[in-house]
Amino acid sequence: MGINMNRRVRVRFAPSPTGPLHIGGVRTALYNYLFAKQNNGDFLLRIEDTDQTRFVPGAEEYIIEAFKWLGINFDEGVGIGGEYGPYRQSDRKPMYKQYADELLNSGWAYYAFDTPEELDSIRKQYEAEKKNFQYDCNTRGALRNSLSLSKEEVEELLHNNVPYVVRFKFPKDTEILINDLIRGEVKMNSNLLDDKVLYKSDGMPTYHLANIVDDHLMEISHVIRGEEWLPSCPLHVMLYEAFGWKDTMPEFAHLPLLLKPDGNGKLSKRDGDRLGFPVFPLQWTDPKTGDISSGYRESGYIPEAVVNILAFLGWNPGTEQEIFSMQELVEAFSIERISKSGAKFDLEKAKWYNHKYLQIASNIEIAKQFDLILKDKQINASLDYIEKVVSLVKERCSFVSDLWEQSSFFFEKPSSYDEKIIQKRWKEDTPEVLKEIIGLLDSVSDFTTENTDKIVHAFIEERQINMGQIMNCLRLSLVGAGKGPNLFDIVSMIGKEESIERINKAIEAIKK
RNA sequence: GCCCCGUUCGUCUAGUUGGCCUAGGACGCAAGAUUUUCAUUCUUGAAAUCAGGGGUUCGAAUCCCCUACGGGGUACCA
Repeated sequence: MGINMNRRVRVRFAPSPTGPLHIGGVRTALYNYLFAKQNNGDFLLRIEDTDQTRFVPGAEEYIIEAFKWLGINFDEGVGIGGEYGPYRQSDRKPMYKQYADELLNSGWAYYAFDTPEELDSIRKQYEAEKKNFQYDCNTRGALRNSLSLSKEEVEELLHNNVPYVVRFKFPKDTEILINDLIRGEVKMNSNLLDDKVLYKSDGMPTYHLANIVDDHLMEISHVIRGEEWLPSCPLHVMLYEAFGWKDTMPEFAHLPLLLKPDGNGKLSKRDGDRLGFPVFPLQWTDPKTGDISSGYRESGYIPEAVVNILAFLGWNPGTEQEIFSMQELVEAFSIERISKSGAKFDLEKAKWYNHKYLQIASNIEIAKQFDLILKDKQINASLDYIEKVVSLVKERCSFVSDLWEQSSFFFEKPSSYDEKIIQKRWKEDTPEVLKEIIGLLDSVSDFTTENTDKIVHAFIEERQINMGQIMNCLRLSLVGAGKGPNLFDIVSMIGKEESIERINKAIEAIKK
């Protein structure tokens, strides 16, 4: 289709460091990464910090750490370096002016001296008349700019250092055609577009100018970004034309948005906290307010699962395979298979994915994470022991954070006994039978799962006791509830002394 | 308001050149099986008149038009 295979594929992820990275941004980065790797191309990280008023300390470091955790690696950019640097737009500040000047000289742009306050009041006036103000070919003649003012006036203003911005001069009656790799042809008429500011009065370019200049200089071949950029894409296309860079203009692909799970609209920070899933890859503490937003990493998600979940929110391979490693995604990914409509985040499916990944994850790695949780609870156990516990209970967990709920009895005695199980299983003669089992266990020297299992089963069969009943009571004594892995795994793990103690304690505590 | 994008089971989606779609899969849900428990796993099931209405066609979820609804944009923010 539109993809020019003769050109080296170079794509970028270009966040602005205004806070933690939104999960939608992570997906955009992931798609860029997959596309680059599939085509043996380069994936770069560029920091778009042209708005100095919105700078948030720590955001850049956060972004780099998040991608590191996810296994989405950059070939070039901030924190890595490369031939096309610097990769932070604030560090590129000196180079933008000449491009603004070039457009000024060629007539594609003009000086505008209207102050923000003036424009504000004009907007309000229009609003009062239920009209919409736009700085465009119809209004620019009546505003204060180098198109409406005389040459002398303009020169004087500039000479007196009156603040100005540089605006793009959209030509009249021009159809602008975008060939979007996801949406196909999108047409827009220049008369409806406004003369966007390219260069601000503080000497910084706006996103529009900076991204075109940088993409060109960095030889970006494909721009894969969110749908919110589609409306300003005609401007970008026109800028390539104005600079005479049309023949190397990147191809565009505008991704559908990530929507909130209930209702409609863009997924926002608040939705996550409200609905119980993270909106950010890593936990984030707002430096100003101290507010904490949860992250996937801290919530016990496995990075490979997050990648898989995100990959499938807006893309699918067209096969019935659901589980994809990063390498498989690189091979299977294609821009043509990205859907056009927004996708809602589904917490249940995310859980299912994480469960799947937890099962294939290495037990020792999970154990290390679980150890942190245990330490938090003042519980010290050997990593070996924790690893064994993980192997026994992880199939009933979706997250590392579920582990405690499913395995606390491996580390401490039950503090209560499930009332329902008592009602259903605890009979009058139960204490008596349990006492016999205590004696039995006490006499066992080989306290392995297999041996204790064999001996207790033999006893129950010999005495013709109701298996379900006594086993459940035994479990209740050891676990405190009707859950958990094989009973004799528990018995052998906690050991003879502890097992006997727990059974005795249960006999005393449970009276019917 | 204006401009742009979108609309298949509750959710993610398959359905690319119109016929094999009595619309497939996954999550979730329900039932059953396995299990001494919980969970896992397995089997089965319910679940979309393809937003609605007009065309085009022998034939449309697939092409065209209109309407509705949803979303995005409309800053000296990205």
